[in-house]
Amino acid sequence: MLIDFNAMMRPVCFSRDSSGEKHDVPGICLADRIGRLMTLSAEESSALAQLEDRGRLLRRGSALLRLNDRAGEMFLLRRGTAMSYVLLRDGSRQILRFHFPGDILGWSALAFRHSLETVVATSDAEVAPFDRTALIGLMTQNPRLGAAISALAQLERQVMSDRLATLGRTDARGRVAALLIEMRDRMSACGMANGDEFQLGLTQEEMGDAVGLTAVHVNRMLRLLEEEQLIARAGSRVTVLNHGALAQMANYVDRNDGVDLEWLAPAR
Amino acid sequence: MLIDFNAMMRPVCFSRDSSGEKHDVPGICLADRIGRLMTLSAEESSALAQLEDRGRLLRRGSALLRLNDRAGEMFLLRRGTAMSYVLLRDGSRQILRFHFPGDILGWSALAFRHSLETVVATSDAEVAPFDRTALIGLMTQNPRLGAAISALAQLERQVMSDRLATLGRTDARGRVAALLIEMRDRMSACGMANGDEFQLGLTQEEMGDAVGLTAVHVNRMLRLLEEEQLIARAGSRVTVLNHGALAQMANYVDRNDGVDLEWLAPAR
DNA sequence: CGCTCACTTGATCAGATTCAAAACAAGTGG
DNA sequence: CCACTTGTTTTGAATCTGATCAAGTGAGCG
Repeated sequence: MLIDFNAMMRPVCFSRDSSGEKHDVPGICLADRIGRLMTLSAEESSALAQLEDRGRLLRRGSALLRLNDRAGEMFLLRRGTAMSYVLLRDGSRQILRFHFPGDILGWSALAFRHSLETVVATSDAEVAPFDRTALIGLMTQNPRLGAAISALAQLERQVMSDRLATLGRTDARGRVAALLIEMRDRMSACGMANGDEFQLGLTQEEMGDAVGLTAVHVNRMLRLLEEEQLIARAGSRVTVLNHGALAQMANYVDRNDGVDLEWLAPAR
Repeated sequence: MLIDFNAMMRPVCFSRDSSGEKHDVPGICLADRIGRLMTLSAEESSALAQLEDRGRLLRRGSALLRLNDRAGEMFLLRRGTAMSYVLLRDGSRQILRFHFPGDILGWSALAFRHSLETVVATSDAEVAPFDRTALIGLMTQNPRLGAAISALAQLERQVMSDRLATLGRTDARGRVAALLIEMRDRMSACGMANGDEFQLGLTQEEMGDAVGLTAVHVNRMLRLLEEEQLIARAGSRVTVLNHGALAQMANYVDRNDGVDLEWLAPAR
């Protein structure tokens, strides 16, 4: 996709935070996310909760962070989905990562003066903003959490490594397959999938920008996978019919069962 | 490149550690590396030095970490170069990262039971091995260093993000150009380049495995760049003649001047 | 000297892009 | 409720980039 740089200048639109609102999907907090990886003490949970004292609602398409924003602000994604991308000089876009509830947004600017990526919500979403100094403070106060959060960042990095291998060494069909499996697995992990069926909240153009293909070719590959009975599509919902075959052609490896934080000191 | 899985079974060859040996190039320690980013107190420097009490020499081609090794061992690369790669199911290889003196190797296994990558020395090298628990211990004892090390990991991640964008959205010529500039800049940063001239210690096959091309096509792109007077080659040494044009076609952005760790609390 | 490994070059082929146009869906305002 | 707009998906045809296959060159080494 080619980007119109003028469009980047329009103001960021945030929905107003209406704290009394009710939601059908409960938000996920950072303690939930980390708690899935290791046992947390009560103090640790409450320390994590302090990062999330504020909340903010976003509409689909609104930006949380933009290229060259002053670095410092970070977010915990509590509900909904988001993505990070960069714009290249020639105007093309590369989507780097998709974010799901429990993910920390804004990591990438940790060591820089300005943000190097743009992060936008790909659905209506709820985030908890905090400052990076608060995060570092937390990690300082509570080193075991610090290690856990570092490990969390490492998991994110692994997703990127895998995508790198996909882009470098897999053909178009395999890349689309890889994207579908990744999305299913990650949605499944946070309760957003219904078995093998899920709502892939992406346009084909976005899919292409994630895996390095044109939207036209993504379309062809989707219909090919459908024709081969590996997936089924109904509107914007996708069902994975043959996980094994998809994983094979995508060179996909599920990383979740290899995760291990047990070696960190046990909770006191 | 297609990998022969049998060949993976041959034993790892480590050179013997001869601690009395002399080297023309001085090793770089972690304190040097971090010290370039922020001011370190004497205590911090000595804490970092403790990670490196042991040293080990490696010959070109020997493996430091291999896929599925039990996770835990990490290394500081003090002298020489290395690379990390993954092997896909179909036997193809994707090189994920190149390592230079001052880099920490083995980050990727931080959150996993087993290593997900293979790390190999691409030249004779010297490393300091340590255990990940020692690293976490250090970060716990010395939170400011912990933040710095996290930031360092973030810098590495940025290199991968950039490569991802290169693979997804740049043509073959641009990818080769990107690789050359990246190598020059990183070598330059650790004193391994002579101005715009440097020894690219990679075969064309390795270059291809890094940027998702065949060795044959890498060759053609190199000669094209040479013909266009953007680079010059003499044996295995490369000279960048037109940095601007290369950066343009590679969509390259130098990240170094954006690095900022000043926001971390100052040294006590 | 003969081996191996990396590099080089040409010819052919397949996969992905590009360009163009049409079908479709959802939303807007009259 | 319909006409209109906008954005997404679908399909076809032509083109081009990079892969594949094959063969030859050259340097270093036992």
